[in-house]
Amino acid sequence: MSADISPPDSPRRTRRKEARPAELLEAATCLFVEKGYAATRVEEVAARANVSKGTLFLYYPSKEALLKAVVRENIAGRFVEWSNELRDFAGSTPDLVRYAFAVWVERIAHTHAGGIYKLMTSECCNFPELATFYLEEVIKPGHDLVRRILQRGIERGEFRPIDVNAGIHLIMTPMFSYIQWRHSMGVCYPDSLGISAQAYFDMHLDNLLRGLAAHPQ
Amino acid sequence: MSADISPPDSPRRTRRKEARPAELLEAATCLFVEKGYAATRVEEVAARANVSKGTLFLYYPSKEALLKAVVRENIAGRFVEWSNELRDFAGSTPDLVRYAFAVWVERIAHTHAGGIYKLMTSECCNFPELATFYLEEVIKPGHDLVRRILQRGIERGEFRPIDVNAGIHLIMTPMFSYIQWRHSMGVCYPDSLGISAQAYFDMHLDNLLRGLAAHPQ
Amino acid sequence: MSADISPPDSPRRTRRKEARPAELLEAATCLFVEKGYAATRVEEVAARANVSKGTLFLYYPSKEALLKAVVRENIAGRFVEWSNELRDFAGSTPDLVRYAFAVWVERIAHTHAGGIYKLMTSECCNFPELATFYLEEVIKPGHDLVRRILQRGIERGEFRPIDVNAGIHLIMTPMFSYIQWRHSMGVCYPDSLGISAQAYFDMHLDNLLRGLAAHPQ
Amino acid sequence: MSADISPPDSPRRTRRKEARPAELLEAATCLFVEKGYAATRVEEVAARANVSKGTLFLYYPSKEALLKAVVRENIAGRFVEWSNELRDFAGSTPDLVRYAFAVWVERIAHTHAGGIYKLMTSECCNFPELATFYLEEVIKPGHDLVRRILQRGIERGEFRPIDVNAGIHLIMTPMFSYIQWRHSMGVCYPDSLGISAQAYFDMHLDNLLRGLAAHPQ
DNA sequence: GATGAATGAGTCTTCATTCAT
DNA sequence: AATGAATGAAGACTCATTCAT
Repeated sequence: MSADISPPDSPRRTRRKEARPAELLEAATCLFVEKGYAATRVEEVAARANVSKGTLFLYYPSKEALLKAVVRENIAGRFVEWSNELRDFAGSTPDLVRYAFAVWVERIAHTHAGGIYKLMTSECCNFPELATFYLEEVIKPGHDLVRRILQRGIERGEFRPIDVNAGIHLIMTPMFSYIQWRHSMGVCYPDSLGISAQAYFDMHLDNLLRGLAAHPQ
Repeated sequence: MSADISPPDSPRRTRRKEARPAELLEAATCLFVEKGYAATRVEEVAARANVSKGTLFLYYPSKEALLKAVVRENIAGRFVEWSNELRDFAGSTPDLVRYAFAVWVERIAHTHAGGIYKLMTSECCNFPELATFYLEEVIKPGHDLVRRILQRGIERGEFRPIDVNAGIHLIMTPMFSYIQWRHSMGVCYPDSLGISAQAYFDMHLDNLLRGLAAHPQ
Repeated sequence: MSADISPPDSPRRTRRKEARPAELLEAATCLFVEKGYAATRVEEVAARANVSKGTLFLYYPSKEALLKAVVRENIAGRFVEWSNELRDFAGSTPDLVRYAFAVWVERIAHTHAGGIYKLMTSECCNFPELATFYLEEVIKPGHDLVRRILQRGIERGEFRPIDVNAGIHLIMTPMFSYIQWRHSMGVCYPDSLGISAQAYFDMHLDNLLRGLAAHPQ
Repeated sequence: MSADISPPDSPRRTRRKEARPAELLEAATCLFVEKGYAATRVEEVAARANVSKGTLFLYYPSKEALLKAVVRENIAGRFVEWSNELRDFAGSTPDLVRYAFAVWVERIAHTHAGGIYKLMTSECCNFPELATFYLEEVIKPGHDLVRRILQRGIERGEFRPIDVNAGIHLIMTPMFSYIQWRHSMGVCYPDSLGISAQAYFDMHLDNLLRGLAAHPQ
């Protein structure tokens, strides 16, 4: 097992072995998001990861374990990083909100993380552990981040005083709604939003910030 | 109740027979929304409707047909009625928006119609006909309605001039987002919204109308 | 469900339904005994019972449940009946032993009950519940019965005084050994005993009773 | 131990290599006896022998070949040796029988050979070659040995004249029965014999020899 | 019309066996 | 020689659908 007994595994073989879990996760994420957990066959996941059915079970002991891994792995704790970005942000709070939206669109809405959110809303009733995990690891940290943004705006006199716990949803709602559309109707009818994603977010941002403004012009 | 005791087509039997499709639909709606299409067994649907598995297939030729019927039947064209309500509304457009939200919460969010929306977002990738149908029969009429509200506000000088096709989403987003939460995380963690549904909608309405106001105070 | 609502199930259908469990048990007993539990496929059991794979699972929830049912059902508590026979036996104790052997060969060794014994010895390490059940329900009652026979013989002065708990095995051993042979080597090589079953038991009985006799001639 | 430190064919390596088959056989014997052939995974066998799954197949081409080897190897023809012991035995035939039992308990019942017998009875229906082999190589030589003991006793006037082909079983039965118990119920319930192994064999020997005695006292 | 027993295609999962390293 | 990653055929079990009654 140790390097001085057997030669190191051949690079290629080893690289594959180490890459497998991520490849399987990638495949599973796409399929679970697209077709739902129940409608996805493990064989499809394996095929998409270019391995056989049996190989999948070498890395994940069951389909359910795969689902949990999908949710768990795609949530690499980004919140610490974002929290630091937020703390260091120098501009106005409206600009911070605009920046946050831009970052979020880029890093969540248009990556797997968005699909995971869709997956979680679809499957959390059948797998309550998923709900618990997602709530603690994603939703709550996310809310905390947004709450701090709102508080910053209020403290600096940029935003009118509001109940920040309610205000959180002003920010979150456009994001979540977009993701849901993107992974449902948007798959079948990419134009069904009626406008571009850019226009969608611009409109929301604009109106949101007007509504929040302490001193409307 | 056996055939040799009561006359054929006894009222009760007839009533049962005519009620079957609706009872099955009701049962299927709840289960499809709660567990997803794939994870729901037709036998469960039948049991919840108090009929046998075989009977279900007398009324719906397949599970997929049942799904389609669930979506179709729960969308009794309410839009004509709402359109009339809108035309006849006498108050200010902000009040109309508030009224629309109230009506919508009552008639959609807290009825099966909301569940159907959740169901559609979950399953429309697997059943594209569902997406087509829903888009044409629900989304587009809904957008039309909302568009007219916005146009009314702009024409009457109550709302600032905006791209109404984008503005539609300002109204829709809080609604859809609430429904998604209610049928996913909200099932497992009813307090995870952090605030009451009332506060959720009040906050959204308030900020939305502030942002839209032609003459901010 | 009750007779006055629906007509009684058609006789043929009902008869099948009621017969299924026994037919499946019969099939499973033969196959489990012959091939072992693990090597027997449920589909084989179903085929031998002239039903499809799915039908088996309507009656037994799993292969393991089927195994347990096989053991459980084939042990209809015959011990009470035998106990009464023993109590009422009028002849000498040697004759009683001879009678017991004859009864046992007929009712156990040459019926499924013998196969169940073989099955239990093969599988009890993998299914400890089986061992527990068999020990309590079969072995112990069987030992009790044999113990009483020995005590009768000793009390009546027909058998020399021995430790009856050890003596039990004098009686049991030829029986169990015969069953093991019959369901293993005897299947492949029916002549490998070298003598007839009759001769086998006669020899054992004769020597056994000679050895036990209080007054050897 | 790596190749670049010790010379090729280092003694230890060689010794390991030569020991492999025996180690695998030892592991396989234990597991096959304990769990049955079908329920034992080759990976378990390999693990117990401290080699990898692949290595097992270097020494035995298939699981079935391993089974056959297990039976074959554990039966190192001991019969010639025993036959000589028998020929040279100087005491009375009852003493010879007592001696044979003692030897047998020590060398068969309490070694792997006993497990092999249990294994053969469990699997011989699925692997008829096993039955053939065992019958020829073990059962028949064993019967010959026992037959000669009985003949010795009869010829010397110590035993009453009996059909020796039937009489063989008088000797064999207690042995085989004990093994079966030891590897089935005895594993789960070590006290279920009710008495010690010593008492079990003493009782059998005593009664057996009483029954066989030419001149009962 | 209603039933529910029966079916068998389909799915997850296991494991003997192979083979590149 | 040894490894263990990979395979895929096979098996337990599910469930939408059929159909005799």
